Amino acid sequence: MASGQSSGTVTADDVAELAGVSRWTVNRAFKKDASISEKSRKKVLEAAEQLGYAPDLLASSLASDRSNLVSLLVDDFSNPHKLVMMERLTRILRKNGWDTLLVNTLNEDDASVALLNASQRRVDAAVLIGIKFNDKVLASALGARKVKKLIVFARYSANPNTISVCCDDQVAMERITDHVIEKGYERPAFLAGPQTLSAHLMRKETFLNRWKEKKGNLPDFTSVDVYDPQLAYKHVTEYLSSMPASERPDILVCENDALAMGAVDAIRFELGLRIPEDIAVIGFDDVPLAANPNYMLTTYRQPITAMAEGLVEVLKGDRNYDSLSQFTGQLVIRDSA
Amino acid sequence: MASGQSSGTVTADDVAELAGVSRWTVNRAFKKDASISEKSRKKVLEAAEQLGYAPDLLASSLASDRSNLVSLLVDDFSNPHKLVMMERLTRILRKNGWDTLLVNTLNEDDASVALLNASQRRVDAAVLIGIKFNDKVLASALGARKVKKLIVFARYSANPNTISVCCDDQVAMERITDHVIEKGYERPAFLAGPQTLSAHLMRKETFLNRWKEKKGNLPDFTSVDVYDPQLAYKHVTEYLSSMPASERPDILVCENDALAMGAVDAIRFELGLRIPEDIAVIGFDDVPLAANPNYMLTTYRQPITAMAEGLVEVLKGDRNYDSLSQFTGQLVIRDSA
DNA sequence: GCATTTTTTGCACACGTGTGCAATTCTTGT
DNA sequence: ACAAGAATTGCACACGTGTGCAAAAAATGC
Repeated sequence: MASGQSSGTVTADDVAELAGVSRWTVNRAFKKDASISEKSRKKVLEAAEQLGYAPDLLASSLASDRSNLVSLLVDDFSNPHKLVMMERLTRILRKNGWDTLLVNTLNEDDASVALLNASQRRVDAAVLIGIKFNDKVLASALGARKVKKLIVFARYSANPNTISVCCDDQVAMERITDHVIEKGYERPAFLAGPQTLSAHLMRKETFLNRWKEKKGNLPDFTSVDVYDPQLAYKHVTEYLSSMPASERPDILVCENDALAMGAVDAIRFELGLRIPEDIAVIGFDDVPLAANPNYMLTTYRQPITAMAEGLVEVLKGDRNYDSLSQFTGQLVIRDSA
Repeated sequence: MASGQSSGTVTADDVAELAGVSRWTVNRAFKKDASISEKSRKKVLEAAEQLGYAPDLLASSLASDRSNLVSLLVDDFSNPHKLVMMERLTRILRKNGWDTLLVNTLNEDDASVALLNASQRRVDAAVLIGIKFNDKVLASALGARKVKKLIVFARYSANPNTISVCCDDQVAMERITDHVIEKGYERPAFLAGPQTLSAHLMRKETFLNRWKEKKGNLPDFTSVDVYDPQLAYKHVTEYLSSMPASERPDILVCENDALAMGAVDAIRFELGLRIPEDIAVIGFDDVPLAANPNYMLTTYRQPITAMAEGLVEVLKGDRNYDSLSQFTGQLVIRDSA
């Protein structure tokens, strides 16, 4: 009964001894397409089962320089859409052999610390699904500290060292604009998020330009400092109260659902108006709550699953894709617009 | 200009050479309370800065058998409360030197795979904030595959091998019961989650018992199969429609906010009743949306931050705490009850 | 200035696996 | 039965750091 090793951990050597093969054969039995005979593999797996052996991923990562680890930097936990992304990303990454390191970068300087940490853990890539990161941080990440790949998910990034996996905002906003026009709205306004993000101006610009092109005039717009429903609520209340009723927009086109839902609440509870009869609202993302009877938000759904699978392709590939920003989503039409 | 190494990674040896000390002195410079002279530390840090060196956590973990890694198993991404927990846990863990591995265990068998994986990565602990894990999985985790510590967060677990960090459900539900009584409600019903979880019966039992003790009769109760607002919506609709209006409860006490919000929507949109005049609703968790004007949910807020810090204490401690389930939250009274 | 204590430094060995190549075994055709 | 080719196996070396102990250097007391 007494086996060789007394220490707590079972290593490949222990299994090798029991199976009567060399340590390297044991390793091969656990490797996907290694050259090993069916007979030895079976012997090894039985011995491993008996000892409760599983390869040590730490040692494996160290030796092979592949950690099968991705760090996911998130700086915005107030947007429930992030929860959807996390669910999808973790599931699909794991299905393809990657684990996910979740890093909270709520504080400004956390991002660089996180990227440093990511490199110390030798992650295969850092994926950003946040909003506050700026180009300076990204640049420094690829400078002294080397993160193998830097991927911006669900958002376009112009940074050349960065790979962005996102849907085509241009196509999306054109679809939205056309819907607004089809429905016969006449005085739209655009509700944007923080304007410091060069990356994210595209939705606003596309909407304004498309509208101008089709209808001749340039819609009004206003922007909230943070993608937070609570702040959007206040902001929209002030925005709409600051103008005579006759000049109010008949539809608010919002940069995302978080803003849109704040807007919906403000319109109902502060302005006392009906949606969509008095003011319509249209969002972007299709968060789960968009389908809630309180909102019934018309919105644009990004193909998160397909995008996550695209991300995996990028991880697998050796070359740096320069663009994976051509995903197309679909407009989900509900009651709000 | 040409330094010794041409390979991509900078190791402690490179820094040692440049600083004119041994590799071990370099290591000490990066270790918290290592015995090293201020002079050498400075020399080393300068050399490190110059070369862009940072200790390799993979190698460190392997050698020291401490990964500073915690895996967080989540099997319920439809409850926004999880987002709050993740934010708090990742932030506080990182502040104390731990990184978080986010593992999606939506599929039943993912949990054991995840725990195996956790042990392969030598995590210092596995933290469960899910709901579906059962005692069988937990037991197997501590059997063949050894995870150093198994912690159940924000939920009580009777499993002896498990450490649970949660608030005192007994105290909480008594507080809620007393509030319901104070407000003069007469015919409460309890809306519970999945009844397969031995761990979570406590809230329901406590409420029923406390009520019986004070008022003499035993309230009705019903349970939803999943903690999902959508399912709760359907379930509550059926539940309330199945009885004559005169026998309807005047308040629904819910096991958590996810259920409560489904209930609120059902009462309003399907039954056409007012809250709290016709039926009041009370939740548990205080998710961000509870404060939304559509809900204004009376609910019980768990002290997540304090609990996360308690979790850190458990991680730091060598001995296994047998209980850390005495946290006390507070009742947040809004309009719904 | 010397002996003693304290601080600082260096080192052999360990952690558990991957890689490329060479040695071995197995297969196949004649 | 034997040679040539294919499949399988074994091995030296590498990955970058932690640990405990012994040697060296510095600080202290008289």
